[in-house]
Amino acid sequence: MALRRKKSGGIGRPEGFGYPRPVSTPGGNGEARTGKPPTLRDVAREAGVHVSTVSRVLNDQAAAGRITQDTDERIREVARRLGYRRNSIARALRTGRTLVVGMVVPDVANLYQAGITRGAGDVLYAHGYSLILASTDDDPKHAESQVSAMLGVQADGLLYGVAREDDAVLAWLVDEGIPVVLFNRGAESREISAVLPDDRTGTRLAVEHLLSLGHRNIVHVGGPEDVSSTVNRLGTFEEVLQEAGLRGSHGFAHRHTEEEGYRVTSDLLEERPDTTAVLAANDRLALGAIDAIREAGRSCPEDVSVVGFNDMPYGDRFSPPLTTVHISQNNLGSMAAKLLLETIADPGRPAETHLAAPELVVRGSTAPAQTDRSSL
Amino acid sequence: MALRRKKSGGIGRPEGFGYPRPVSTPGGNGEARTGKPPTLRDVAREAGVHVSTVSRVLNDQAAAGRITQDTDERIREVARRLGYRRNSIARALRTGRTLVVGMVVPDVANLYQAGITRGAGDVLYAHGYSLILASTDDDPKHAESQVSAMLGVQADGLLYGVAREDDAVLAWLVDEGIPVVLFNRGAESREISAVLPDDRTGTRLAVEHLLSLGHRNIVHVGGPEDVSSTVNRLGTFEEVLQEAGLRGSHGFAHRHTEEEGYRVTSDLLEERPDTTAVLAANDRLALGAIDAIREAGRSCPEDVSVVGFNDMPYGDRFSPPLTTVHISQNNLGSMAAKLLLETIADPGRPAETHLAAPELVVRGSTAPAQTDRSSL
DNA sequence: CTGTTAGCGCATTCAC
DNA sequence: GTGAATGCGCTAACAG
Repeated sequence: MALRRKKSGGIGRPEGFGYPRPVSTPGGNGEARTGKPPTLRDVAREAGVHVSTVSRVLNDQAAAGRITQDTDERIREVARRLGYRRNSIARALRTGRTLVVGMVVPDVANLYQAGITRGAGDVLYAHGYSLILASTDDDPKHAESQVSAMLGVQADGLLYGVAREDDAVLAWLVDEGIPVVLFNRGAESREISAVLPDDRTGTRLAVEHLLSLGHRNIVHVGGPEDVSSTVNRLGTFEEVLQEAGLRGSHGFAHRHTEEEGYRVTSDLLEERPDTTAVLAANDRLALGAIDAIREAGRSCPEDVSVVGFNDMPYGDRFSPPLTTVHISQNNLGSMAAKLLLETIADPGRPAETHLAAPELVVRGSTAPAQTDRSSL
Repeated sequence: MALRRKKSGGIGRPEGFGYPRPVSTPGGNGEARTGKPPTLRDVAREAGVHVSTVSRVLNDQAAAGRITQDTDERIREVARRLGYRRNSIARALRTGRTLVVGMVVPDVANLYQAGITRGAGDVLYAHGYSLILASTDDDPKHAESQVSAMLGVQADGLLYGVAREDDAVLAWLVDEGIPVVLFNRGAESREISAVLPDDRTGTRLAVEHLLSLGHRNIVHVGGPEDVSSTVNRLGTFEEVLQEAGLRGSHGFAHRHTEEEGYRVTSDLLEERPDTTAVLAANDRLALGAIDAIREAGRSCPEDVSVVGFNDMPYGDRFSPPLTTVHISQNNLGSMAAKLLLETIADPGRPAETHLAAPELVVRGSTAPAQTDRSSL
């Protein structure tokens, strides 16, 4: 480990601490309020009223003119003085609602995802919800256990960002009847609300940009085959090319990583040496594509142009700056959160799909096609 | 909004949905198992035993030879068949432990933080804990409400990544007696466990690197003044320079953003036009510094070198690739999580501080100092 | 307007 | 080895 211990205090048990022992109240640190957090009962006793009255006051039901001004104030004062904080566990058990929402992403550490998380988190927080986050490494196995854990904590709903075409976990969730909103990736086959990038429009923008630069030999680096955006982006890629009387090759990455982008692009470049442009299904794949181009002894954008998708943070600082299709991550996340909140409030509402509008951002990784090399 | 509605299904209430109405069981979708998740009692009835027996079995207390092999198997079978899942809310209410940990970061969407979050999340998850995440925008006001929310859900412990020198929220947490582990930023004044980057060693590495390149006029772009790493990094910066018989200027950014890095660097460059190198307290500030250098009509690294800190993801792809001090985010996060778990298990244990070892990563943003311009 | 009552689902002490 | 009883802290009828 690249970690050094400063003030050591016992190495701590070697591994996996079993069941932690009961949280004993430190020492006889007695005195005033330390010992145990105050409960409704404590407040009630102190204020000389019944527990339920306190509950009502603290839940602002006093607004309905149901509580004496005086009682109300006294209770609030006592609560404040005692440092009362509602135990949401108890409340959740009673009401059946936890005000917790789970969010499942492929990787928390992924930049693009992080923006979505932020957008969703802000909205949820503003509505009094907490956000439980889990990474699955885009592995369905992990997804299942993570989701299971979220159901375990009785999350009121889930934001699911790892949908696949035949997603067993998703099927299960729907089956359980728990509110779910998909983001980023859809599941055409199911009636579930989703907030997705407008893959078709975005891809069209990108391909047309390449065409307008004179590119005729374009290849596409797709993502995993059973992900909705992969299908949509590839479909549109071929469609637009066809409209222009062209045909392009493509390959699929197993994961949305630079390594995979590199691998697929390398193969594609070998197979079609006349390639002058590559459209990647996402920015990380695009980065890998640029690596592959260089590795092949060519340069980007002089020899071959590259377009990404998503507009991940710092894309403008890369070398070359990445031409890509921008999707507002923050918006996507907050929309998904709002939709989920609405679904939780009204489980019966019909599924809705929102598409986040794409925007082409032209930067340095694309340039006019070179005069055909082979004809020289 | 850059969002379009596809299948619209009612715009949904304009804003803030008050208290969602009770989750009514959809329709008479009755039939078998849909309606309500099975409880211990359901399993007990179905298996013809008492609730407590089921509880014991499902908590593996059978291991102690306290349950008949037969009963054990039967119960497990029934539980599986009914799709029983433990209600952790109820369990938490009973045991006083939620198996939930809160994590407070300045910004979820920050790359460096994201890696830490990932490391922590993995460890926590492996130990059966869930992670609640909150962004504070590095604003103490937000921190308070976020932390309050976390205490509300009765988190068993907190990973606190926004500590300031006089941190009221932190003081409050300690007061409450809730297990806390700081990460990234420490609070010297308190006896709290922490996992921090080794600021001193890291800064020394960076400054010595610049000195070895022949730089003599070095400035430092520090972070917010009341953050431990700012203090440590600045202190070491001055110390190392002094050892070399030099003195450097510095400025403080209000936040760790590119904009602030730009602002501070611009000021510094104006004040000390002979500057040939800048040491930034973190990578984002470094990025801003590079912007400022260009804006001033100079170039990096030719005219002035820049060193960052943290080694954020993709730093190697920037233009120029960033020379920086690497800190393993993943390790830092997982160490913090482990420490917290240990603290939760044994609240009495003495505070420990772990320092994550830094490593200088030399890339393209630093170069040998030019011959002194003024002497030409 | 406020007090009483009754659990939410589970873990745990005590009997047998 | 298993059942019975109790209560975690809270909200939600229902009385008064």
